[in-house]
Amino acid sequence: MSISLKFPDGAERSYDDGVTPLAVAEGISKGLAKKVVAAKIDGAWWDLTRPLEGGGKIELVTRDSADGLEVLRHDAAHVLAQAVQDLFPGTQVTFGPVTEDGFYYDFARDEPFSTDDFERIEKRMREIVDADLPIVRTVWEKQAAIAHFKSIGEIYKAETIDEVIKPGEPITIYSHGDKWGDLCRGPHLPSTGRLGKAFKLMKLAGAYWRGDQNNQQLQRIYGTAWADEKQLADYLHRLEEAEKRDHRKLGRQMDLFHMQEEGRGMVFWHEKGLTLWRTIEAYMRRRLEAAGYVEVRTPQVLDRVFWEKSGHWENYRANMFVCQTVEEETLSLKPMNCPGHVQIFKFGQKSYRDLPLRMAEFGACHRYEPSGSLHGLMRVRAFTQDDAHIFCREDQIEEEVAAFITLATSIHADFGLERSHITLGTRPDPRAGTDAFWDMAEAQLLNAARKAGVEPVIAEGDGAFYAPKLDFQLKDAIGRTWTCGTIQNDYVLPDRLGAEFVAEDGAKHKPVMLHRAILGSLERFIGILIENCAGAFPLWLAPVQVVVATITSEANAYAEDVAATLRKAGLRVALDLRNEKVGYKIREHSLQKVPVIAVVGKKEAEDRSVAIRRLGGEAQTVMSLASAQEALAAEALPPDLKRS
RNA sequence: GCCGCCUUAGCUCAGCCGGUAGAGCGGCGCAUUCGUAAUGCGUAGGUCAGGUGUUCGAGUCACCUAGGCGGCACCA
Repeated sequence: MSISLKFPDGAERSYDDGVTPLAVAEGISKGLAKKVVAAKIDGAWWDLTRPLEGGGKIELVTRDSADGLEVLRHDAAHVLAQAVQDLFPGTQVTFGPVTEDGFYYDFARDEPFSTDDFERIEKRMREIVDADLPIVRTVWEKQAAIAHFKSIGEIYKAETIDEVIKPGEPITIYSHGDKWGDLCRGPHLPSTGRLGKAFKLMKLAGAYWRGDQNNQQLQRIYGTAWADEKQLADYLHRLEEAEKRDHRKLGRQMDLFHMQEEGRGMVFWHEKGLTLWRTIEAYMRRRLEAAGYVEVRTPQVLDRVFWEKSGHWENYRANMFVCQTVEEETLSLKPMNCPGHVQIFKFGQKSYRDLPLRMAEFGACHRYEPSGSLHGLMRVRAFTQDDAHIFCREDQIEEEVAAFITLATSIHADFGLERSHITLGTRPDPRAGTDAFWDMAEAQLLNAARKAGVEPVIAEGDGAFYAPKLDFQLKDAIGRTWTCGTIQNDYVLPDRLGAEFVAEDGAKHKPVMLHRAILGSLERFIGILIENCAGAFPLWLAPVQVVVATITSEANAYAEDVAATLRKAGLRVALDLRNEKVGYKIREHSLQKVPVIAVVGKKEAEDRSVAIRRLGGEAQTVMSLASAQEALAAEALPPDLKRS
């Protein structure tokens, strides 16, 4: 008997029945046989040493491919688990999947691991690789597998099989040598030696069994694994680079903001950081005004009764900053702006002619976020949303949502953030409203997105509990994605707070409220911007756009003149008259990421020129003060003003 | 909130097996006026996060507390 295999390049060859993918690879080339880690038969994973059970399309997966890395990492997780169990008897294995850059394994053990153990564990892992233990796949019946894992004290594994595997479904166990085995779907390498040694244990963390806070906390060991040592080194280098653009570090170095322990999750904005903030805010005001929004401001603190009416007291109490006055009133800082906006909507009668009413607020909100979730500017307890609520009729929703997508897309692009995709968060559990309501509300957002030329990616169960939502996923300069911008079609809150308008028919109707934000919170957005540009802001955003630096004090008077001239054109200019060498000044302002340094010495003072030097470049361009003023002012214009 | 790690001068960090604290940068002072990423000299600056304990003796060991960091959970 022979089988026929079709290769990705279209070639078709026949082999003896029962041939292994490894033998197929060996038949093609030695190099391939060395690099191959697994196979795919008609798209399904197949172990290298498992005899083929028929022909089909074969793909030999090599260690340097994305699929191949996944196999390596999966094996690394198993080797880690074996090493840990060798060194720490009594430790139970639970679950060890592949992640984006590596893998992790969750262990159950009473004693805590410490990162000091990593060295020993890695050493043991290398020994397992050196031993080149054959990795053997065996097929089990469900009850037998459960009994097996119970007998060796692996209750988590037994539980997983019991609950996850359907009766009758075969179970595969992969073993290293004859001692160690783990329930696994596979595929795995033929032997541990093929893993190589380009792996490293990275960090230790707590993780709940099955991701549920009520379950036992396990110990998770994270690792990374790559095809070769060079890839590993590159990865570690990338991590270092990412660390350099950490907004917390840059925020301190560039004197933008700081935080301190008396105000956890609260930001002290320094002059430069606030300048950045105000530039963004001014830009947003212009964009919103042009898009037909009105701006309002609602109270920071409101009575408990108000939050009871809005439903927040019942549903959101744990996240609210509640305070008590000497007169025994109970009040809360606002965690959201929406109920306040409804009050403005309700003030006086609204007609269908007033709709859609787009009500914006740079709303400062306070939320008591769990201490462990705080993270620099990215997750804070006091933040300002670029919030707005669009009150509209049901038949206006799609048009409004589509217009919002267009607006948000343009704004994100102006900040240099490319969109990866938009997600549609659908009905969660638990939720408010009937299935019919969710069918309709989800369809509205989907249709609106399509109207704007966008096909959303469905994020099952990711909606808010009162409404589905569209979320904008943006990609930054080093490929990370951030959720910035959201819109939700809310039928619940207007109803709950009694918002109404008079329609053409003279009767009162309920408006729909579209909650939406484009940047999210100013704090977080600034954090993202800092990381995206590594602190080197585009000219229009830079807190200090130009530093005028003198070479000699003889040029001081002229330098003051230069600064005044540039400021007159609206530029943010700092003057450096210190008695220091130019090289020193250049270095210092370059490290501060100032985009433009205008150097003036005797020569420039004599002919009223400036020597312009750009951040990151070494070239100097000497030009007249007048033309520098004109060119820089034009260049520093915010993107929306540049277009008009 | 939970798990692990960390906390030494304004910043970045060193400080062995427990013997009473160090560097660079920055600050301040003086000199230097020097043409594109660090001018020289001098000088001040620390309850070693806070607390309790062990010890003849604690930055160093143990425990507690707070904060930070990395995850987990949460994220109307």
